[in-house]
Amino acid sequence: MRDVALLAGVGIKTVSRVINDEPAVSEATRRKVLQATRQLNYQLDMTARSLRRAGRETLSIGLLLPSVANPFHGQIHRALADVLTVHGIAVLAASMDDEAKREKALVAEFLRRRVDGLILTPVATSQAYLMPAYSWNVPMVFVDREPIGLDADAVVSDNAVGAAKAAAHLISQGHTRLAYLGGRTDIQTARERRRGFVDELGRAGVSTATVPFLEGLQGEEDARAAAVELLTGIEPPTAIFSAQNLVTLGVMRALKELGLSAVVALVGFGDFPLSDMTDPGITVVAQHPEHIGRVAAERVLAQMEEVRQEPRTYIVPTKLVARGSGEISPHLT
Amino acid sequence: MRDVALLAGVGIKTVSRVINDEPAVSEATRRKVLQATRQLNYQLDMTARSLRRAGRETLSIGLLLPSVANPFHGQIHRALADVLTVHGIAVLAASMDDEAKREKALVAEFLRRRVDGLILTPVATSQAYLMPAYSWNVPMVFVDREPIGLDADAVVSDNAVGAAKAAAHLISQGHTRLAYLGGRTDIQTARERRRGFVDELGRAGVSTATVPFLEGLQGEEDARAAAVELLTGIEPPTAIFSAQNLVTLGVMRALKELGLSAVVALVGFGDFPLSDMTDPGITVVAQHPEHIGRVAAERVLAQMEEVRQEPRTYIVPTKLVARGSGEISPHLT
DNA sequence: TTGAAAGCGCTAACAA
DNA sequence: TTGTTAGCGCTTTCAA
Repeated sequence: MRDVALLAGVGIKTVSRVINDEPAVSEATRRKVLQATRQLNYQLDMTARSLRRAGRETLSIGLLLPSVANPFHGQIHRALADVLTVHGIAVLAASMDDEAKREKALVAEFLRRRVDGLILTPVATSQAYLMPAYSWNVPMVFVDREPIGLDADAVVSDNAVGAAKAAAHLISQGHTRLAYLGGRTDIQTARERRRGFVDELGRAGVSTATVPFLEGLQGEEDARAAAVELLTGIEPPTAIFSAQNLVTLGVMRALKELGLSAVVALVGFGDFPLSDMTDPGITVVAQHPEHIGRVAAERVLAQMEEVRQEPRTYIVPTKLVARGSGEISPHLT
Repeated sequence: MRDVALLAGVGIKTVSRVINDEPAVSEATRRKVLQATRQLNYQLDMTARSLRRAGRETLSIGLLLPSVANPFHGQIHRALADVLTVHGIAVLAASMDDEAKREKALVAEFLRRRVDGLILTPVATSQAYLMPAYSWNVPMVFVDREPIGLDADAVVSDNAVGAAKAAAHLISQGHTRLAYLGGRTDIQTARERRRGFVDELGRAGVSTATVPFLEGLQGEEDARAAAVELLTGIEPPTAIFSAQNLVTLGVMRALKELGLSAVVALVGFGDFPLSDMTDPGITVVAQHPEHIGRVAAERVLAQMEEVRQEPRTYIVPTKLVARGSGEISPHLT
C-alpha cells in the first residue's frame, strides 16, 4: 500500500480511501491510485485490515460439521456459504466426526482466528465451554442439534414431528408390529426422533411394549447386521422405522439380502440421493438442509448487526415423501 | 497479551515465548504466565501473529470446488482437510458452480486473505491469471482438472484410462453398438474421458462412425431426456457409457422408465452412493476422491516447505467396479 | 533468562 | 480533498 502511494504520488491514507470506496476523494486522484494498484498488482491485505478496523471483523465465520464429506451437511454448508458470500464473508469449514474433543479443539481454533461468527453442529454433552465466547458477544448459531447448557440460537429439523409422521404413516397402513432402529442415543436429534415416534404410537393406541428399539447402531454395517437378526428372529416386525440415514442404508441391505424388500415396510428419517431409484423406492421423512443452512446464515448475520436478541430455536419442517417402501401392507405371518 | 504480561508480572515478550513454546524460559516464569493466561481466558490472536511473523503464514489454505454440496468434492475436501488439520492449517472452502467468473473472484478473495496455499478445481479456460501469485511462490495444486496456461502441480483421476476400461469392458461383452453420453465439453476431464473411450474403440477395431456422441448434457433431467430419445430412436445402442455422474443418473432414469434396465448395458464414470442397491447394480469406473485429496494436501505442504520443484501431474488410478449393469449382453434387435 | 523498542499493513482520529 | 500520526496484537531484533 505504501508502494502504491509512492507510485501514485499521494499519501497512504488516500490509497486506503480509494481501496475502501470512501467518499471525499477527487476523481483524478482516484484514477491515479487505481492505475497504480493495477501496475503493482496490489491486493489489499485482509489480515492487516482486520487488525486495525473498528469492529475488528475478519469477515470470516467458522463452520463445524460432523463431516464435510456427508452430503446432508454438505448441503447445509453450501446454503449458508451462498448467503454469506454475498456479504463478503468466507467460511472456515472443519469436520469433527461427532467427537466432543475435536469439537472443542476446532472451536478454540476458530476463536484464535477471530472469526466473526460460529455455526456449529454440537456433539459434546455440553456447550457450556462456549460461555466465554458467548459473553464476548461472538455470534453463534447451532445447526441440526440444539446446544446444551447454553442458551443460543439454533436451527433444527422438526425431528419429533417428522418421526411421528413416519409412525402415523406406517400405522395408517395397518401396521402394528413396528420396529425402531436408530444410531447414537447421545445425540439430541436421535432422542427427539425417538420421542416423536413413541408419542405417536401412544396417540394411535399402539402398545410400545412389544416394539423392539434397536439403538446405538454404529454405521451401515452394524445396522444391517442388527436388521438381519431382527428380521430372522421370532415375531419379526412388519414395518421398520429407521431414525438415521446410515441405519436406513443398512436396513435396506438387510431387506434386500433376505428378499424382504417388497414385504417389510420401511420409512427412513432423512432423504438421500437415489432413494427413488431402488425397488421399491424408499419412503422417507425428508429434511431441508438448504433451508437449515440459509436460516443459520441469516441468524449469524443478524447477530452481527443487532444487539443480541432473546435466543430462539428455529424449527425447519420435515416432509414425508412416499416412494413405495412405506406403503407396503402388513404381511400375514 | 499485554494484560497477561501485566498480571504475570513479566515482559510481553516472555508471554510470547511461553505461548509459542520457545526455549529459554525458566519453569517458574512459565508457570506464572500459563496461570495468567488461564485466569484471563487468553487466546492467541492468529491474525495479529501472522502479520508480524517471519514467513507471514496465516496457517490457512483456500479450497475452491465446484460445490461443497457435491459428495465427490466433499470427499476430496475431507481428505485434504484431515491432512492439513494435523499441521494446524485451516481450510477456507468456496463453491464456484463451474463458473469461470466466480473462480477468479474467489481466488482473488483467497489471496487477499493471504492464504498459505491454494487447492483449486479450475474451470476457466485459462489459469494464466494466477501467474502473479505463482511467481509470488504461493503454493498451489490443482485437483480433478489440470490447469491451462500455467504449469503447476495437479492431482487428477486417470480419466482416459478409466474411460478406456469402460469401453473395453462393454466390448468384451460383445457390444458393438455403443453410445457415449457426456456433460460439458469445455471441461478437461470430459475431453480426456472421451479421448480414452474413442481410443479404446479404435484399438478394438470398433468403428466410431455409428457411435452416437451425445455431449453437453446439462444435468440429470437433460441426460434423461436425451437417453430416452436415443433409446426410442432407430438402431438404439445395446450399451451406454456415461461419462459423468449426473448423466449416469439421468440414463438410469431413462432405462427404468422404458423398462430397459436389464436390457441395455450401462457403465458410468464416477461412483455414487447406492450404486449397488439398484436393480441391476450400476457398473462404474470408480474414482478415489480421498486419494486425490490426500495427495493434493501433501503437495501443498511440500511446496510450503521446499523450494519449488518441477511441476508434476499426479495421476490417481481408477477402478472398474462390476455390479451388473455393465455385464448385460447385447440383446437381439 | 529476560525485556524494550521497532514494525508487520492497515485504518481511526485528527489536522491541514 | 488530502496527509500525518498513532496503534491494532503480535514477533523480531537486539541489548541487558
